[in-house]
Amino acid sequence: MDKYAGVIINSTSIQLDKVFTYKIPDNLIDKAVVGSRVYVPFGIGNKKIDGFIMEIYKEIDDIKNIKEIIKIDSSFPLLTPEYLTLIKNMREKYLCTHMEVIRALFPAALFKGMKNKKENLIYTSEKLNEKFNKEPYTTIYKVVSENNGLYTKSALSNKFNISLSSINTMLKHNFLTQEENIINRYDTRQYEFYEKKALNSEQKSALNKIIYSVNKLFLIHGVTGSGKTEIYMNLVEEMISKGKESIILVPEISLTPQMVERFKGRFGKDITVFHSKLSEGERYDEWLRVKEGKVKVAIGARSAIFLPFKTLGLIVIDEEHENSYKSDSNPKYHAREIGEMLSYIYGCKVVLGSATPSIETYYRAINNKLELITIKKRADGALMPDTHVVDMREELVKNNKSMFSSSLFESIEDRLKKNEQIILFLNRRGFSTFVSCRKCGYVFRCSNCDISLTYHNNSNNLNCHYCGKTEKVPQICPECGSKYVKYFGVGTEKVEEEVKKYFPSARVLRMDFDTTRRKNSYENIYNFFKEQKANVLVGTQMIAKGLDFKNVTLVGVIAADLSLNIPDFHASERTFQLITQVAGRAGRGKKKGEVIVQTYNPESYSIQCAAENSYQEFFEQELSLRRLMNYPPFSQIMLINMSSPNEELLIKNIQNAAINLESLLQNTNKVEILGPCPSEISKIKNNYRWQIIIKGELNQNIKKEIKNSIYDSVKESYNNIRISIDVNPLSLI
DNA sequence: AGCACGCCGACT
DNA sequence: GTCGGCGTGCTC
Repeated sequence: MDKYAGVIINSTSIQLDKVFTYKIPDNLIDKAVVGSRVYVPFGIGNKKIDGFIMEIYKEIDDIKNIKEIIKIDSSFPLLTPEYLTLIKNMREKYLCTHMEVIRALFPAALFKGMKNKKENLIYTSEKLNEKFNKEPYTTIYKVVSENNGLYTKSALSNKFNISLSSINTMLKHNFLTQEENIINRYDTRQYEFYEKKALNSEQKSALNKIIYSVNKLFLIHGVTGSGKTEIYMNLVEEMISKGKESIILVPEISLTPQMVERFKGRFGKDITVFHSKLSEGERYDEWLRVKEGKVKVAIGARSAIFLPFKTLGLIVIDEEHENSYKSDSNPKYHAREIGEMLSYIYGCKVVLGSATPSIETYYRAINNKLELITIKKRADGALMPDTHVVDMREELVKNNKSMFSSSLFESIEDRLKKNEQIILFLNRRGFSTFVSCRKCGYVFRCSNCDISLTYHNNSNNLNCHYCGKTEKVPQICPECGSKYVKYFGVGTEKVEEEVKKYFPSARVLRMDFDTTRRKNSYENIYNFFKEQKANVLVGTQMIAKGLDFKNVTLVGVIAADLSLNIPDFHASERTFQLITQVAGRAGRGKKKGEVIVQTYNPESYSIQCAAENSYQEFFEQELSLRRLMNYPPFSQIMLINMSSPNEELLIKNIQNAAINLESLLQNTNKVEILGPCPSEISKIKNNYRWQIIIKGELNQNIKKEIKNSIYDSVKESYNNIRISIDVNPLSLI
């Protein structure tokens, strides 16, 4: 009997995201199952293209021009029913194509048919006969027999200064043989054994709740330094004892060397470290180790959530409020949401952890969608730091024009004297944030992007932080020709310089995007500071995450307002999180810490609540504001962004799309359309950007209709306009 | 997306 | 009369 297959083509184009029906040839009927990767002829030229079988049919409606499957790729893992469910759910939720999901689930190497990395090792074989019983053969034979199977041809040649051609001759005559060996690309470095710590009572009770509760989803809301990592490790051990695997997600693997160190030290070779800085080959090898069941724990960034464990028991998402858990390319998923989907599919437990949970997560927790576990004290009895807010307007009145308030200045002096360490936080890199002419007010802007250029002292260049373009520093204003070009605004480079200027004895390190570009530079700076070879660390938000230095007793927030004055409803939340997290770096050892927060908005509730270390207070204030403005979690948001090098065409199309949306949504009174208007950054890399925000009660059906309407509105200019739809965006900019 | 068809102007 | 510009429409 004939059989047919519904196939999804490997193309991310939205127009091709349909099921195409192919006939399964007789010789493949047994092998063709749902989830198989296949090759099919496609289009007028019958180009051979790969795809996946989504359905099998015994009979079909009359389809003209039906073609046959060419072959089945049995080296690609089958899409299991669990994967197929995930693909379906993600496609619906994030309004993307099947293929975009599938590409996110598997390492890219798998699609290209990546092979294991191999080498040929040399062994001795037959004894040398008379003809060859002479130099150089006798020596080579001796060397190889002493190092049987340890080296490749070229390694032998290099290490023992042996001629390659002699080795080849001996191989040809069977005096030597070579055997293939598969090289593992994963990190085999040995880590210091990380001893198990006794849990305190709060940690123990959290652990037991998670293990014995019938619930699947948990939020650990624990102050900074509450020892969440120990709880995670105990949970992983519990899972191992039950024969189950665990995934531990961290925001950015290179920013959490401590966490990785501890897990590697505890779980040794049972662990894989999985993140985007691995090479394609390394990713492939690690993925395969998981697939083959050789791994019990994965620690990794966002994409590690898709690792193919067989009996997944636990997903931990540490610092769940971090934005890096949201993918910025399709599918624009959030690891938290995927965790929940996987929990339904595999029945695994999902544990979110944070000192500053996102408003959305905490709201769900108090509404019993997650079980809330609160830890109020630091694990080893360390005290929470004292925090002071300094009103920088008063400093100006006192004629202090420097970036350090007098109290921060004194505290820095004091810690330097005591040989204690200091962290200074400013969430902006570079030296000066904009350069302007004092005579006519001209501001230097990037010609590709609608953004002011930042002055970098080290390179002595103007730098665009969006497209990376650099320009020479101008001597005169291009507008009016005056020589009064001045630098305004402050970045981390400037902070570093000022510290060196006012405190010549200080040894200063800077940690930001510019100083951590190279592969191990983050770890180097981190270790340098940990070993107390420097006493001041200046940095951007990357120093706010998870760092644990025992000797830091002072944290200075140079300008707390930076993240507050962004036109996005997340601004307060982000400011509160940043200040709380960076303040949490202070006083993690025996000595009590101090935090000084400098601001021009001391009355702002996000700064006040952070200073008082009161999450509850902040949450309630923020929630009532969100309720008032009908922002999430009381509504859902869809951000529709269109971009094009052709501004006129872009505006015409997005306005047309908005008109169609108006008529689509006119009968749904709980949905608002905001825009269209230019995005906050209205041009990036010569592409103009406009956006529409849709806010309200958006069910799955209406979201799908919105998406279809948008693509339909733009279909005539589809080649010239890029469309991006983000469901529940973390930033509206 | 990627390719062919088709209907218009420019040109040996 | 032919060559080639890219708007349009389809892909099992």
